[in-house]
Amino acid sequence: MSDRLTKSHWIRHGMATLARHGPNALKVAPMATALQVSRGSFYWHFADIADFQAQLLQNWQERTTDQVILDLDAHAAPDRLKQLLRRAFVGKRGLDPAIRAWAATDGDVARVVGGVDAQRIAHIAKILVAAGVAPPKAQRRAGFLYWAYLGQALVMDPRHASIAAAMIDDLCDLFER
Amino acid sequence: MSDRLTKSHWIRHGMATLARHGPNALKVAPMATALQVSRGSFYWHFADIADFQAQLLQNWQERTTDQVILDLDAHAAPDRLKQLLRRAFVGKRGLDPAIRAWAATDGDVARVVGGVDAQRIAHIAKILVAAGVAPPKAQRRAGFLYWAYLGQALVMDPRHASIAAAMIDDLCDLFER
DNA sequence: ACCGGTCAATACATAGGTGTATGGTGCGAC
DNA sequence: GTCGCACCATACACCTATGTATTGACCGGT
Repeated sequence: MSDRLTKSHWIRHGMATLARHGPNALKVAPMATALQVSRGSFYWHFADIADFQAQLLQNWQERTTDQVILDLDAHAAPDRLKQLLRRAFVGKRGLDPAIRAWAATDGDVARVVGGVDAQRIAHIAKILVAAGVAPPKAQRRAGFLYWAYLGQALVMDPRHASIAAAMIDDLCDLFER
Repeated sequence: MSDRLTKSHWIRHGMATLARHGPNALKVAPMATALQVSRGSFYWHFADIADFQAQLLQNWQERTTDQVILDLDAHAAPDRLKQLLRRAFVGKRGLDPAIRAWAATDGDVARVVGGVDAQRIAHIAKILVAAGVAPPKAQRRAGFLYWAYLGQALVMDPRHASIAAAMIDDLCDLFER
């Protein structure tokens, strides 16, 4: 019971290939050879490719929503927006680009991603409201800020893919007024 | 010489399928049946799939850069940013989501898209500078505005995919100061 | 010791996609 | 008219991917 694979091995490797090579690389045979296993292992743990993709997507959804909740409770009131923007705009992009490219051609993925979008936007809006912005205006500005987060994650030119730390402070002043 | 296809027929239909079904639908056989032609026609006009995709991409690049130049000369000085944001945030998304999903898994596409990104950002920065913003600050803000444009084009939740016209004016005031 | 359940390798069958070779059709040039 | 070229259909070989069925190895409980 040492070198046998479990379901979570497959899921983890699926996440890695998704992040590195995009959703088109979620094929059984290449992943099996990468894991030094034959395809028989895959079809033991999963019914078919759709099953695997569904579990992968659910795993991502759970982790990202948990992440949002953690962020929500992480910091005290005053500079929560600044902290959130820092984490959003300086960290690595991670899975978001690949997931979104996946959602562009798969309706089920698009629905799940839409739910995550709504949750994140509501989160930002709550922070803005707590900072004193009027609720309807906060809602619109939260959407705008989230667009910028997504766009930054997906911009292709590396010259424009990062942001100066100083600008985050400017943005906070701009959007919290 | 009436019902024969030309190269541009294939390109146009490639653009349509790219916009509607994503880059994964750029297969020879389905497009041929959709055009009521056999695959022999495709391989007459194009060497292979890579050739077709390259021409498709080049066509998109030329059209979008032409579009930028047209926008640049379209309006007089004072409210150029407002006009640009209106056109960017209310119009249809068109090809941008599909192209970007394509670029996520194809390096050549990513390079071309990166060039288009840089050109568009430079365009926005030029407008901001003309409106009185200091050049380095204008550069950063142009990048941020472009992120928001991209993000809005790619957000999945339709509730947050549109923007109130009033907010565009707010954004202009915010970013031109 | 053996037995059952868990996990994996192998060997098919099938489907879809690519690219090539070859032949066929129609139209304009001469 | 017939010749040649542009355009397309068909048939073939090949590859990759999926999914199933069968068999086999390994480990824990009894």
